[in-house]
Amino acid sequence: MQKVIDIADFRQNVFDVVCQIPIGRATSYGVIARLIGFPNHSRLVGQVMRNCDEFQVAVPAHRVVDSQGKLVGKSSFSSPEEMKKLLESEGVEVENDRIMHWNKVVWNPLNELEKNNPDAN
DNA sequence: GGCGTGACTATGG
DNA sequence: ACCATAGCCACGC
Repeated sequence: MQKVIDIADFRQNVFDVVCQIPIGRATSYGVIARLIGFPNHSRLVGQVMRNCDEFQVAVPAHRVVDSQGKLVGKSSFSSPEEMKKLLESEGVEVENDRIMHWNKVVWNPLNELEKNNPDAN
């Protein structure tokens, strides 16, 4: 029995996770992919996000960036500056299309758990 | 089925 | 820090 991806289900899972990203934080495509059980599908997460306005407008898409904190999806917003403006309005510093202090802004529930387990080193 | 493309990521130079 | 590569996978031709 192989694992087959239902794109509609996958898309819903992506939206569910994105909606849980706290204000003032952000996460990456790869983190989302791992959270929903498909660690190798970061590109598919990106594809879902690019078309998200066709399915659900309310998702905070500006809180999803690449693994380095770069605003790779900015061109899909109403204006290229929109993504940066939305982040800065939440207190996230952005410079040269990069989120500053990325290691502190990034929201990764998996790492949050590790912080509570000193053995995780 | 092949091929190019894309809001990806890890790795190496 | 930037660029190239390779792996990854859905989608349209």
